[in-house]
Amino acid sequence: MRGEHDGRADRILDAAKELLLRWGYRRVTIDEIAKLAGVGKGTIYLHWRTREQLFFAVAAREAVAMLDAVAAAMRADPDEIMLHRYMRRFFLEAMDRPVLRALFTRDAETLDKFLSSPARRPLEGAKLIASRDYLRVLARHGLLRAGLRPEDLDYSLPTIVFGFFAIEPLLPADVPLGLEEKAGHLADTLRRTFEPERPSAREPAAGEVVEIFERLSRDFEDAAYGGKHGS
Amino acid sequence: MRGEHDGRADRILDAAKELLLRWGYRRVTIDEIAKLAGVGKGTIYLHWRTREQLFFAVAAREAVAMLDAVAAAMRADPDEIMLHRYMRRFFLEAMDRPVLRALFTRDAETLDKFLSSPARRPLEGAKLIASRDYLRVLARHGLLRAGLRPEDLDYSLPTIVFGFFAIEPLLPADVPLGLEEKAGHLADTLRRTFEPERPSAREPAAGEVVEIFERLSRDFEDAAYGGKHGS
DNA sequence: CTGGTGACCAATATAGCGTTTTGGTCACGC
DNA sequence: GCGTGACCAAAACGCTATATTGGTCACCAG
Repeated sequence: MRGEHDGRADRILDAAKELLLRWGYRRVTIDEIAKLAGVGKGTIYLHWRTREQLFFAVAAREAVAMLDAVAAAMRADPDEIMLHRYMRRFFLEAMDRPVLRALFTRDAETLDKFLSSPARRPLEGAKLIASRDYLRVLARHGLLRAGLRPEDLDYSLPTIVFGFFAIEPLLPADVPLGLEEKAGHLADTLRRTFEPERPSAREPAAGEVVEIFERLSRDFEDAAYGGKHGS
Repeated sequence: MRGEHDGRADRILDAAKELLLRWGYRRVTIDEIAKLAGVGKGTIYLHWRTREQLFFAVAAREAVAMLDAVAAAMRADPDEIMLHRYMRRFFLEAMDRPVLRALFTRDAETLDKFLSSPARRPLEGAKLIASRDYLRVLARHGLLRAGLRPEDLDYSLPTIVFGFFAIEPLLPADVPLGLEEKAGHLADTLRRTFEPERPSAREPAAGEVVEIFERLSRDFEDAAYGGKHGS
Protein backbone atom coordinates (compact mmCIF):
# COMPACT_ATOMS: atom_id res chain seq x y z
CA MET A 1 0.00 0.00 0.00
CA ARG A 2 2.86 2.30 0.90
CA GLY A 3 3.97 4.59 -1.91
CA GLU A 4 1.42 3.37 -4.45
CA HIS A 5 -0.04 6.75 -5.18
CA ASP A 6 -1.21 7.23 -8.69
CA GLY A 7 1.80 9.43 -9.31
CA ARG A 8 -0.24 12.46 -10.22
CA ALA A 9 -0.06 13.88 -6.74
CA ASP A 10 3.69 13.38 -6.78
CA ARG A 11 4.04 15.07 -10.15
CA ILE A 12 2.20 18.06 -8.72
CA LEU A 13 4.31 18.07 -5.58
CA ASP A 14 7.47 17.81 -7.67
CA ALA A 15 6.39 20.83 -9.67
CA ALA A 16 5.48 22.80 -6.56
CA LYS A 17 8.77 21.92 -4.93
CA GLU A 18 10.84 22.91 -7.92
CA LEU A 19 9.09 26.23 -8.32
CA LEU A 20 9.22 26.86 -4.59
CA LEU A 21 12.97 26.44 -4.53
CA ARG A 22 13.42 28.43 -7.69
CA TRP A 23 11.17 31.41 -7.02
CA GLY A 24 10.17 31.32 -3.38
CA TYR A 25 6.75 30.76 -1.84
CA ARG A 26 5.30 34.12 -2.70
CA ARG A 27 6.04 34.08 -6.42
CA VAL A 28 4.78 30.59 -7.17
CA THR A 29 1.27 30.45 -8.58
CA ILE A 30 -1.10 27.54 -8.79
CA ASP A 31 -1.35 28.05 -12.53
CA GLU A 32 2.38 27.61 -12.96
CA ILE A 33 2.39 24.50 -10.84
CA ALA A 34 -0.48 23.04 -12.83
CA LYS A 35 1.24 23.80 -16.11
CA LEU A 36 4.57 22.33 -15.02
CA ALA A 37 2.82 19.24 -13.69
CA GLY A 38 0.81 18.90 -16.87
CA VAL A 39 -2.60 19.02 -15.24
CA GLY A 40 -5.47 21.44 -15.09
CA LYS A 41 -5.67 23.84 -12.22
CA GLY A 42 -8.87 22.26 -10.95
CA THR A 43 -7.08 18.94 -10.61
CA ILE A 44 -4.82 20.35 -7.96
CA TYR A 45 -7.86 21.19 -5.90
CA LEU A 46 -8.96 17.57 -6.14
CA HIS A 47 -5.93 16.74 -4.00
CA TRP A 48 -5.60 19.70 -1.63
CA ARG A 49 -8.09 22.23 -0.41
CA THR A 50 -5.85 25.29 -0.53
CA ARG A 51 -2.53 26.53 -1.75
CA GLU A 52 -1.25 26.40 1.80
CA GLN A 53 -2.18 22.73 2.15
CA LEU A 54 -0.39 21.98 -1.08
CA PHE A 55 2.84 23.50 0.15
CA PHE A 56 2.41 21.81 3.48
CA ALA A 57 2.27 18.57 1.54
CA VAL A 58 5.51 19.45 -0.21
CA ALA A 59 7.18 19.83 3.15
CA ALA A 60 5.48 16.78 4.64
CA ARG A 61 6.75 14.61 1.81
CA GLU A 62 10.27 15.82 2.54
CA ALA A 63 9.75 14.98 6.19
CA VAL A 64 8.69 11.50 5.17
CA ALA A 65 11.90 11.02 3.19
CA MET A 66 13.91 12.26 6.12
CA LEU A 67 12.14 10.04 8.63
CA ASP A 68 12.56 7.04 6.37
CA ALA A 69 16.29 7.74 6.17
CA VAL A 70 16.39 8.02 9.94
CA ALA A 71 14.52 4.76 10.44
CA ALA A 72 16.74 2.98 7.94
CA ALA A 73 19.85 4.16 9.72
CA MET A 74 18.45 2.96 13.02
CA ARG A 75 17.68 -0.40 11.56
CA ALA A 76 21.23 -0.70 10.28
CA ASP A 77 22.81 0.41 13.55
CA PRO A 78 20.93 0.38 16.84
CA ASP A 79 23.31 2.97 18.29
CA GLU A 80 21.61 5.40 15.98
CA ILE A 81 18.56 5.48 18.26
CA MET A 82 20.47 7.42 20.90
CA LEU A 83 19.14 10.92 21.25
CA HIS A 84 22.38 12.58 20.25
CA ARG A 85 22.86 10.30 17.27
CA TYR A 86 19.30 10.81 16.13
CA MET A 87 19.54 14.58 16.36
CA ARG A 88 22.87 14.54 14.59
CA ARG A 89 21.32 12.72 11.69
CA PHE A 90 18.20 14.86 11.90
CA PHE A 91 20.32 17.97 11.54
CA LEU A 92 22.35 16.59 8.62
CA GLU A 93 19.35 15.18 6.77
CA ALA A 94 17.32 18.35 7.24
CA MET A 95 20.16 20.58 6.11
CA ASP A 96 20.67 18.41 3.05
CA ARG A 97 17.08 18.82 1.89
CA PRO A 98 16.51 22.33 0.59
CA VAL A 99 12.86 22.46 1.55
CA LEU A 100 13.46 21.31 5.10
CA ARG A 101 16.52 23.46 5.41
CA ALA A 102 14.49 26.49 4.43
CA LEU A 103 11.83 25.47 6.92
CA PHE A 104 14.10 24.88 9.88
CA THR A 105 16.39 27.79 9.28
CA ARG A 106 13.34 29.98 8.81
CA ASP A 107 14.52 31.15 5.43
CA ALA A 108 12.20 34.08 4.86
CA GLU A 109 13.44 34.63 1.33
CA THR A 110 12.18 31.23 0.23
CA LEU A 111 9.24 30.68 2.50
CA ASP A 112 7.91 34.16 3.14
CA LYS A 113 4.43 34.03 4.63
CA PHE A 114 4.40 30.27 4.72
CA LEU A 115 6.56 30.54 7.83
CA SER A 116 3.73 32.07 9.80
CA SER A 117 0.89 30.22 8.14
CA PRO A 118 -1.17 27.90 10.32
CA ALA A 119 -0.77 25.07 7.83
CA ARG A 120 2.88 24.83 8.79
CA ARG A 121 2.03 24.11 12.42
CA PRO A 122 2.18 20.32 12.26
CA LEU A 123 5.73 20.60 10.92
CA GLU A 124 6.87 22.53 13.96
CA GLY A 125 9.94 21.16 15.54
CA ALA A 126 8.26 19.77 18.61
CA LYS A 127 6.57 16.84 16.94
CA LEU A 128 9.56 15.82 14.89
CA ILE A 129 12.24 16.57 17.38
CA ALA A 130 10.72 15.47 20.61
CA SER A 131 8.15 12.82 19.92
CA ARG A 132 7.04 11.93 23.40
CA ASP A 133 6.79 8.28 22.52
CA TYR A 134 10.39 8.14 21.41
CA LEU A 135 11.66 9.87 24.52
CA ARG A 136 9.58 7.61 26.71
CA VAL A 137 11.16 4.53 25.19
CA LEU A 138 14.63 6.00 25.67
CA ALA A 139 13.85 6.76 29.30
CA ARG A 140 12.43 3.33 29.97
CA HIS A 141 15.56 1.67 28.61
CA GLY A 142 18.03 3.78 30.54
CA LEU A 143 19.14 5.84 27.56
CA LEU A 144 18.32 9.14 29.16
CA ARG A 145 19.91 10.53 32.30
CA ALA A 146 18.43 9.00 35.41
CA GLY A 147 15.58 11.07 36.71
CA LEU A 148 15.09 12.95 33.47
CA ARG A 149 11.47 12.60 32.47
CA PRO A 150 10.29 13.03 28.87
CA GLU A 151 8.38 16.21 29.74
CA ASP A 152 11.54 17.70 31.20
CA LEU A 153 12.79 17.80 27.65
CA ASP A 154 9.77 19.59 26.23
CA TYR A 155 11.46 22.93 26.60
CA SER A 156 15.20 22.35 26.54
CA LEU A 157 15.58 19.88 23.73
CA PRO A 158 13.68 21.74 21.01
CA THR A 159 15.23 24.99 22.19
CA ILE A 160 18.78 23.71 21.84
CA VAL A 161 18.13 22.11 18.49
CA PHE A 162 16.30 25.16 17.27
CA GLY A 163 19.34 27.25 18.10
CA PHE A 164 21.58 25.22 15.83
CA PHE A 165 19.19 25.63 12.94
CA ALA A 166 18.17 29.22 13.49
CA ILE A 167 21.72 30.46 13.90
CA GLU A 168 22.58 29.30 10.38
CA PRO A 169 21.42 32.35 8.43
CA LEU A 170 23.17 34.58 10.96
CA LEU A 171 26.57 32.97 10.76
CA PRO A 172 29.24 35.07 9.09
CA ALA A 173 30.42 33.60 5.82
CA ASP A 174 33.85 32.79 7.15
CA VAL A 175 32.88 30.27 9.80
CA PRO A 176 35.36 27.47 9.26
CA LEU A 177 32.96 24.68 10.19
CA GLY A 178 31.36 22.13 7.92
CA LEU A 179 27.91 20.67 8.45
CA GLU A 180 29.38 17.53 9.93
CA GLU A 181 31.23 19.51 12.54
CA LYS A 182 28.19 21.56 13.43
CA ALA A 183 26.16 18.38 13.75
CA GLY A 184 28.90 17.02 15.94
CA HIS A 185 28.71 19.97 18.29
CA LEU A 186 24.96 19.60 18.50
CA ALA A 187 25.28 15.90 19.24
CA ASP A 188 27.92 16.54 21.87
CA THR A 189 25.73 19.10 23.61
CA LEU A 190 22.75 16.78 23.70
CA ARG A 191 24.75 13.79 24.81
CA ARG A 192 26.32 15.62 27.71
CA THR A 193 23.12 17.34 28.70
CA PHE A 194 20.59 14.57 28.45
CA GLU A 195 22.27 11.19 28.34
CA PRO A 196 23.75 9.01 31.07
CA GLU A 197 27.49 8.58 31.28
CA ARG A 198 27.15 4.85 30.87
CA PRO A 199 24.01 4.21 28.83
CA SER A 200 22.42 0.78 28.80
CA ALA A 201 22.39 -1.39 25.68
CA ARG A 202 20.51 0.04 22.73
CA GLU A 203 19.35 -3.17 21.13
CA PRO A 204 16.41 -3.79 23.46
CA ALA A 205 14.93 -0.42 22.56
CA ALA A 206 15.80 -0.34 18.89
CA GLY A 207 12.75 -2.17 17.60
CA GLU A 208 10.30 0.04 19.43
CA VAL A 209 12.06 3.20 18.37
CA VAL A 210 12.16 2.20 14.72
CA GLU A 211 8.46 1.50 14.88
CA ILE A 212 7.79 4.95 16.30
CA PHE A 213 9.62 6.64 13.47
CA GLU A 214 7.95 4.46 10.89
CA ARG A 215 4.60 5.44 12.29
CA LEU A 216 5.60 9.10 12.34
CA SER A 217 6.60 8.77 8.72
CA ARG A 218 3.24 7.25 7.82
CA ASP A 219 1.44 10.03 9.66
CA PHE A 220 3.21 12.63 7.62
CA GLU A 221 2.60 10.70 4.44
CA ASP A 222 -1.10 10.58 5.17
CA ALA A 223 -1.08 14.26 5.98
CA ALA A 224 0.70 15.06 2.73
CA TYR A 225 -1.54 13.19 0.35
CA GLY A 226 -4.72 13.45 2.32
CA GLY A 227 -4.67 17.22 2.67
CA LYS A 228 -8.03 17.34 0.99
CA HIS A 229 -9.76 15.83 3.95
CA GLY A 230 -7.35 16.68 6.77
CA SER A 231 -7.94 19.47 9.25
CA MET B 1 34.86 60.22 35.62
CA ARG B 2 32.44 57.34 35.23
CA GLY B 3 28.82 58.41 34.73
CA GLU B 4 29.48 62.13 34.96
CA HIS B 5 27.89 62.97 31.66
CA ASP B 6 26.20 66.32 31.49
CA GLY B 7 22.87 64.55 31.58
CA ARG B 8 21.70 65.87 28.28
CA ALA B 9 22.81 62.80 26.38
CA ASP B 10 20.99 60.67 28.91
CA ARG B 11 17.82 62.71 28.59
CA ILE B 12 17.93 62.17 24.86
CA LEU B 13 18.58 58.47 25.28
CA ASP B 14 15.74 58.22 27.79
CA ALA B 15 13.41 59.85 25.30
CA ALA B 16 14.57 57.61 22.47
CA LYS B 17 14.21 54.52 24.63
CA GLU B 18 10.71 55.39 25.75
CA LEU B 19 9.51 56.11 22.25
CA LEU B 20 11.25 53.03 20.92
CA LEU B 21 9.42 50.80 23.36
CA ARG B 22 6.16 52.60 22.82
CA TRP B 23 6.09 52.84 19.04
CA GLY B 24 8.83 50.65 17.67
CA TYR B 25 11.96 51.61 15.77
CA ARG B 26 10.30 52.51 12.51
CA ARG B 27 7.74 54.95 13.87
CA VAL B 28 10.05 56.96 16.09
CA THR B 29 11.27 60.20 14.57
CA ILE B 30 14.20 62.35 15.56
CA ASP B 31 11.84 65.29 15.93
CA GLU B 32 9.75 63.46 18.51
CA ILE B 33 12.82 62.42 20.43
CA ALA B 34 14.11 65.99 20.45
CA LYS B 35 10.77 67.32 21.60
CA LEU B 36 10.41 64.77 24.38
CA ALA B 37 13.98 65.39 25.52
CA GLY B 38 13.45 69.14 25.43
CA VAL B 39 16.27 69.91 23.01
CA GLY B 40 16.51 71.05 19.45
CA LYS B 41 16.91 68.50 16.74
CA GLY B 42 20.37 69.74 15.87
CA THR B 43 21.52 69.06 19.41
CA ILE B 44 20.99 65.35 18.92
CA TYR B 45 23.42 65.46 16.04
CA LEU B 46 26.00 67.02 18.33
CA HIS B 47 26.04 63.68 20.16
CA TRP B 48 25.52 61.08 17.42
CA ARG B 49 26.15 61.14 13.74
CA THR B 50 23.02 59.30 12.62
CA ARG B 51 19.71 58.01 13.83
CA GLU B 52 21.14 54.50 13.79
CA GLN B 53 24.01 55.51 16.05
CA LEU B 54 21.57 57.07 18.45
CA PHE B 55 19.58 53.87 18.79
CA PHE B 56 22.76 51.88 19.04
CA ALA B 57 23.61 54.11 22.00
CA VAL B 58 20.25 53.33 23.58
CA ALA B 59 21.04 49.63 23.40
CA ALA B 60 24.66 50.11 24.46
CA ARG B 61 23.57 51.95 27.58
CA GLU B 62 21.32 49.03 28.46
CA ALA B 63 24.22 46.68 27.92
CA VAL B 64 26.28 48.78 30.30
CA ALA B 65 23.62 48.47 32.97
CA MET B 66 23.46 44.75 32.46
CA LEU B 67 27.22 44.30 32.54
CA ASP B 68 27.44 46.36 35.70
CA ALA B 69 24.84 44.15 37.34
CA VAL B 70 26.81 41.10 36.23
CA ALA B 71 30.07 42.47 37.58
CA ALA B 72 28.43 43.44 40.87
CA ALA B 73 27.03 39.95 41.31
CA MET B 74 30.43 38.44 40.60
CA ARG B 75 32.01 40.69 43.18
CA ALA B 76 29.45 39.61 45.74
CA ASP B 77 29.82 35.91 44.97
CA PRO B 78 32.79 34.48 43.09
CA ASP B 79 30.76 31.43 42.09
CA GLU B 80 28.95 33.78 39.77
CA ILE B 81 31.92 33.81 37.42
CA MET B 82 31.25 30.24 36.34
CA LEU B 83 30.10 30.11 32.75
CA HIS B 84 26.71 28.62 33.56
CA ARG B 85 26.09 31.09 36.36
CA TYR B 86 27.10 34.02 34.18
CA MET B 87 24.86 32.97 31.32
CA ARG B 88 22.00 32.35 33.71
CA ARG B 89 22.27 35.90 34.95
CA PHE B 90 22.88 37.18 31.45
CA PHE B 91 19.63 35.61 30.32
CA LEU B 92 17.63 36.94 33.26
CA GLU B 93 19.08 40.44 33.11
CA ALA B 94 18.61 40.69 29.36
CA MET B 95 15.04 39.42 29.50
CA ASP B 96 14.26 41.92 32.25
CA ARG B 97 15.35 44.89 30.14
CA PRO B 98 12.84 45.53 27.38
CA VAL B 99 15.36 46.96 24.96
CA LEU B 100 17.77 44.08 25.35
CA ARG B 101 14.97 41.58 25.33
CA ALA B 102 13.76 42.98 22.02
CA LEU B 103 17.30 42.82 20.70
CA PHE B 104 18.09 39.28 21.75
CA THR B 105 14.73 37.82 20.91
CA ARG B 106 14.91 39.58 17.57
CA ASP B 107 11.58 41.27 18.14
CA ALA B 108 10.85 42.54 14.64
CA GLU B 109 7.78 44.44 15.76
CA THR B 110 9.84 46.70 17.98
CA LEU B 111 13.18 46.80 16.20
CA ASP B 112 12.23 46.43 12.54
CA LYS B 113 15.13 47.40 10.32
CA PHE B 114 17.40 48.08 13.24
CA LEU B 115 17.84 44.32 13.50
CA SER B 116 19.68 44.22 10.21
CA SER B 117 21.41 47.56 10.46
CA PRO B 118 25.18 47.57 10.57
CA ALA B 119 25.17 49.82 13.62
CA ARG B 120 23.84 46.93 15.64
CA ARG B 121 26.85 44.77 14.82
CA PRO B 122 28.88 45.50 17.95
CA LEU B 123 25.93 44.35 20.06
CA GLU B 124 25.92 40.93 18.44
CA GLY B 125 25.89 38.12 20.88
CA ALA B 126 29.43 36.99 20.28
CA LYS B 127 31.15 39.86 21.98
CA LEU B 128 28.89 39.86 25.00
CA ILE B 129 28.37 36.16 25.35
CA ALA B 130 31.73 34.77 24.54
CA SER B 131 34.34 37.35 25.31
CA ARG B 132 37.51 35.48 24.49
CA ASP B 133 39.32 37.02 27.43
CA TYR B 134 36.73 35.75 29.87
CA LEU B 135 36.79 32.24 28.48
CA ARG B 136 40.58 32.22 28.50
CA VAL B 137 40.62 33.03 32.19
CA LEU B 138 38.10 30.29 32.92
CA ALA B 139 40.18 27.79 30.98
CA ARG B 140 43.40 28.79 32.66
CA HIS B 141 41.85 28.30 36.09
CA GLY B 142 40.31 24.91 35.40
CA LEU B 143 36.75 26.15 35.19
CA LEU B 144 36.17 24.77 31.72
CA ARG B 145 36.27 21.11 30.78
CA ALA B 146 39.80 19.86 30.36
CA GLY B 147 40.91 20.16 26.77
CA LEU B 148 38.20 22.60 25.83
CA ARG B 149 39.86 25.60 24.25
CA PRO B 150 38.19 29.02 24.14
CA GLU B 151 37.88 28.89 20.35
CA ASP B 152 36.05 25.56 20.65
CA LEU B 153 33.24 27.58 22.17
CA ASP B 154 33.06 30.12 19.38
CA TYR B 155 30.34 28.19 17.65
CA SER B 156 28.54 26.11 20.27
CA LEU B 157 28.20 28.56 23.08
CA PRO B 158 26.58 31.46 21.22
CA THR B 159 24.46 28.99 19.30
CA ILE B 160 23.02 27.39 22.40
CA VAL B 161 22.42 30.70 24.13
CA PHE B 162 20.92 32.15 20.99
CA GLY B 163 18.46 29.29 20.90
CA PHE B 164 17.11 30.12 24.33
CA PHE B 165 16.53 33.73 23.34
CA ALA B 166 15.29 33.21 19.82
CA ILE B 167 12.78 30.53 20.79
CA GLU B 168 10.97 32.99 23.04
CA PRO B 169 8.69 34.62 20.48
CA LEU B 170 7.82 31.18 19.12
CA LEU B 171 6.75 29.62 22.38
CA PRO B 172 3.05 28.94 22.67
CA ALA B 173 1.38 31.11 25.29
CA ASP B 174 0.69 28.18 27.60
CA VAL B 175 4.27 27.16 28.33
CA PRO B 176 4.24 26.62 32.08
CA LEU B 177 7.77 27.85 32.66
CA GLY B 178 8.88 31.06 34.30
CA LEU B 179 11.98 32.97 33.33
CA GLU B 180 13.89 31.55 36.26
CA GLU B 181 13.18 28.03 35.13
CA LYS B 182 14.18 28.76 31.57
CA ALA B 183 17.40 30.34 32.80
CA GLY B 184 17.93 27.24 34.92
CA HIS B 185 17.64 24.96 31.92
CA LEU B 186 20.08 27.11 30.00
CA ALA B 187 22.53 27.05 32.90
CA ASP B 188 22.19 23.31 33.26
CA THR B 189 22.89 22.77 29.59
CA LEU B 190 26.00 24.92 29.65
CA ARG B 191 27.31 23.43 32.87
CA ARG B 192 27.02 19.88 31.62
CA THR B 193 28.34 20.69 28.18
CA PHE B 194 31.27 22.93 28.97
CA GLU B 195 32.27 22.67 32.60
CA PRO B 196 34.30 20.07 34.47
CA GLU B 197 32.58 17.75 36.90
CA ARG B 198 34.75 18.99 39.71
CA PRO B 199 35.73 22.58 38.91
CA SER B 200 38.63 24.23 40.68
CA ALA B 201 38.13 27.06 43.14
CA ARG B 202 36.64 30.23 41.69
CA GLU B 203 38.29 32.78 43.92
CA PRO B 204 41.65 32.84 42.14
CA ALA B 205 39.94 33.80 38.87
CA ALA B 206 37.28 36.11 40.24
CA GLY B 207 39.34 39.29 40.23
CA GLU B 208 40.45 38.91 36.65
CA VAL B 209 36.97 38.08 35.45
CA VAL B 210 35.39 41.02 37.19
CA GLU B 211 37.98 43.27 35.58
CA ILE B 212 37.12 41.90 32.14
CA PHE B 213 33.46 42.69 32.56
CA GLU B 214 34.20 46.11 33.97
CA ARG B 215 36.31 46.86 30.94
CA LEU B 216 33.60 45.51 28.62
CA SER B 217 31.13 47.79 30.36
CA ARG B 218 33.39 50.80 29.87
CA ASP B 219 33.83 49.92 26.21
CA PHE B 220 30.10 49.95 25.69
CA GLU B 221 29.74 53.15 27.64
CA ASP B 222 32.32 54.84 25.45
CA ALA B 223 30.60 53.50 22.37
CA ALA B 224 27.26 54.79 23.56
CA TYR B 225 28.21 58.35 24.38
CA GLY B 226 31.01 58.70 21.87
CA GLY B 227 28.96 57.67 18.85
CA LYS B 228 29.78 61.00 17.28
CA HIS B 229 33.38 60.09 16.74
CA GLY B 230 33.19 56.30 16.72
CA SER B 231 33.30 54.20 13.60
C1' DC C 1 33.09 83.12 20.12
C1' DT C 2 30.54 79.03 21.00
C1' DG C 3 27.00 75.82 21.71
C1' DG C 4 22.37 75.32 20.43
C1' DT C 5 18.57 75.78 17.27
C1' DG C 6 14.86 75.06 13.88
C1' DA C 7 13.84 76.41 8.93
C1' DC C 8 15.10 74.12 5.08
C1' DC C 9 16.00 70.41 1.46
C1' DA C 10 16.76 66.10 -0.87
C1' DA C 11 15.41 61.61 -0.27
C1' DT C 12 12.47 58.39 1.31
C1' DA C 13 8.01 56.81 2.82
C1' DT C 14 2.99 56.90 2.51
C1' DA C 15 -1.67 57.17 0.56
C1' DG C 16 -4.75 56.84 -3.02
C1' DC C 17 -6.36 54.39 -7.03
C1' DG C 18 -6.81 52.16 -11.39
C1' DT C 19 -5.07 47.84 -13.34
C1' DT C 20 -3.45 43.16 -13.22
C1' DT C 21 -2.85 38.91 -11.16
C1' DT C 22 -4.33 34.98 -8.72
C1' DG C 23 -6.61 31.61 -5.43
C1' DG C 24 -10.43 29.11 -5.61
C1' DT C 25 -15.08 27.53 -7.90
C1' DC C 26 -18.04 25.13 -10.87
C1' DA C 27 -20.70 24.27 -15.21
C1' DC C 28 -19.42 21.77 -18.89
C1' DG C 29 -17.61 18.06 -21.83
C1' DC C 30 -14.71 14.07 -22.83
C1' DG D 1 -17.74 10.98 -13.29
C1' DC D 2 -13.24 12.73 -13.36
C1' DG D 3 -10.71 16.48 -15.16
C1' DT D 4 -10.70 21.06 -17.01
C1' DG D 5 -10.11 26.01 -17.82
C1' DA D 6 -13.29 30.17 -18.20
C1' DC D 7 -14.80 32.88 -14.68
C1' DC D 8 -15.04 35.99 -10.44
C1' DA D 9 -14.13 38.31 -6.17
C1' DA D 10 -10.29 39.57 -3.64
C1' DA D 11 -5.82 40.55 -3.11
C1' DA D 12 -1.47 42.26 -5.14
C1' DC D 13 0.90 45.49 -7.90
C1' DG D 14 2.37 49.78 -10.22
C1' DC D 15 2.21 54.38 -10.35
C1' DT D 16 1.68 59.22 -9.22
C1' DA D 17 0.93 62.86 -6.12
C1' DT D 18 1.59 64.07 -1.48
C1' DA D 19 3.51 64.04 3.11
C1' DT D 20 7.13 62.90 6.22
C1' DT D 21 11.68 62.77 7.90
C1' DG D 22 16.87 62.33 8.46
C1' DG D 23 20.36 65.31 8.30
C1' DT D 24 22.51 70.17 7.43
C1' DC D 25 23.82 74.70 8.35
C1' DA D 26 23.20 79.78 8.57
C1' DC D 27 22.06 82.26 12.30
C1' DC D 28 21.52 83.77 17.02
C1' DA D 29 21.50 84.11 22.20
C1' DG D 30 24.47 84.17 25.90
